[in-house]
Amino acid sequence: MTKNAEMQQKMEMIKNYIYETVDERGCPPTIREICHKFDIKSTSSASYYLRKLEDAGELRINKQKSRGLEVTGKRLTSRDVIRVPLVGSVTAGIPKLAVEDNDESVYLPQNLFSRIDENTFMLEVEGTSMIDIGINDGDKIIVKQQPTARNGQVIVALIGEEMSTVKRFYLENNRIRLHPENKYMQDKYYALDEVKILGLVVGLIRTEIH
Amino acid sequence: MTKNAEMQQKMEMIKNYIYETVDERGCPPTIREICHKFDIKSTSSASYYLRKLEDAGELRINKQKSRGLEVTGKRLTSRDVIRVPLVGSVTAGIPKLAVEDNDESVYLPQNLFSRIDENTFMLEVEGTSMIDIGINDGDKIIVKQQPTARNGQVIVALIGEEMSTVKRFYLENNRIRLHPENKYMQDKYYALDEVKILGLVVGLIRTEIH
DNA sequence: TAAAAATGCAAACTTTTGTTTGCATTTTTT
DNA sequence: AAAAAATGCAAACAAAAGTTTGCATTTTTA
Repeated sequence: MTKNAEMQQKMEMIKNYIYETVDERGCPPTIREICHKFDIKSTSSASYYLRKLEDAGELRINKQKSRGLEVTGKRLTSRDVIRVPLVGSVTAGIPKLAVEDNDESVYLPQNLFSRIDENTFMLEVEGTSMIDIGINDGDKIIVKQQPTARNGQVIVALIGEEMSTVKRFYLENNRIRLHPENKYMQDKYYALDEVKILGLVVGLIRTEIH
Repeated sequence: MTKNAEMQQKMEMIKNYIYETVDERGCPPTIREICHKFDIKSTSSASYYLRKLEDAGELRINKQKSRGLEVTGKRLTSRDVIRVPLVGSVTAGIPKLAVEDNDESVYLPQNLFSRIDENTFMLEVEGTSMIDIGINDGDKIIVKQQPTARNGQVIVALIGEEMSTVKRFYLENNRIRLHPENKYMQDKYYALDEVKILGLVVGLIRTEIH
C-alpha cells in the first residue's frame, strides 16, 4: 500500500473512533486518548491529523475547548426517534403511560410517526379480526392513547376485564358497535359502560412476511 | 413551595440539562457551563448539586476528567436503531447501497428488525397487488437486497426497465412466475433474464389506518 | 540527487476545567 | 434561642487537555 493510502486509512480510522466514542460514551475523546488508541507518540502529531480531517470537512475543532471535537456528519439524537413501550398485552387494564428505562421498548422513526406522543404504546395483535384491512396476526400496532373515538376509527378497547381487542368503533343509538374487519366475523354490541377505549390505532409494524 | 422541593426541582433541571447536552451536542457540559446556565455563582456550589445527583444515582462523576459527567439512564445509541434509505421508487434500477447524510432515511428499531443489514432500503408500495396478505397501497416495505430468492418468497423485482414491483416469487420450468396476492389479478410469467430481483421483503410499516 | 514538503516526536507552554479551602448566610434541629 | 446542618460564594489550587516550538526523519518533487 502506498504511504498516502495508508494515511487516508489512518485518518478514516481516527474519524470513526471519534464517531464511535461520541455515540457510545456521549463524549468525544481527548487528543491524548486518540494518541494512545493509535500509538501516536505526540499530541502534535495527532493534532496534525485532526487538522487534516477538519480541512476535509469531516469534523470541527472547537479551539481551546477540552474535548472540543465535533463530528460534522449526521448524528443520531433523540429527536430522530420516539421511544414507545412494547406491551405484550393490555389485560390488566390501563397501560403504563411513561416509558421506564427497564421496559421493553421500541424506537420509532420520528419522520414517519410525527403525530404520536408520549402516551403511545405498541401492542402485538393476536388473531385475524382485522385481516380485511391488512392487520394480520402478529402485527405490532401503534396505539395513541385517548379515551374517546369517532365513528369509523380503528381502536383498541378493553371489554369488561377481558383481553384488549382491536376493532372499528361506532357509537349508534346510545350503544357501542365494535366491527371486526373480517367478513367471517360478526359485529358485537355493547352498553356504553362495558367498553373502555384505550386508544386509536395510528400505525403498524410487521416484521415477518409470509 | 418548600425549600426542599425547590431544591429537588433544580436538581431535576440540572440533570435534564446534562442529558440534553449529551444528546444534542454529543458532549456533556463543564461544571462552569452548568453554573452559567443556572446562575450558580461558584463551581463548588454546582459540584455540590452534582454530588447529590450522583448520590441519587442519576449520574456518574468521573473524577479529574474534563467533562466527566456521565448520565446513568438509558441513552440512545446507534446500536438501538438501523438507518435505512427511503427510496420513493426504484425506477432507475439498482438502488443505492450506502446511506448518505443527505438522503431521506428512516431509523428502524434494531430490536424488531435484527436481521436486516446495511443493504436494506424502504419503498412505498403503490397499488393493491399484495392486498390479500395485508400489504396495502401506501405501506412502506422494508427490502433486504439480494440477487436471488427461494420459491414462495415475497420480493421486489425490476421487470425490464419498468417500475419496481412487489410479488411472490416462483422459479418453475426454467421461467419465473410472479404471483400477485390479489384474487382479482393473474400470475405473470417471464424469461429468466427479464426479471431482476432487487431484494426480499422482510417487513413493513404503515402510518395511516383507514 | 538536491531541495522542498510532509510526517513525527519531545517538551514546554497556555488554557480549560475539576477540586479544595475558608468563610458567610440561611435553614433546620434541639 | 442556641447549636448544628445545609447552602452558597470567592478565590486559590491542581490536574487535564489544547497549543506551540524546534528539531529529526522520511517522502515527494524538481
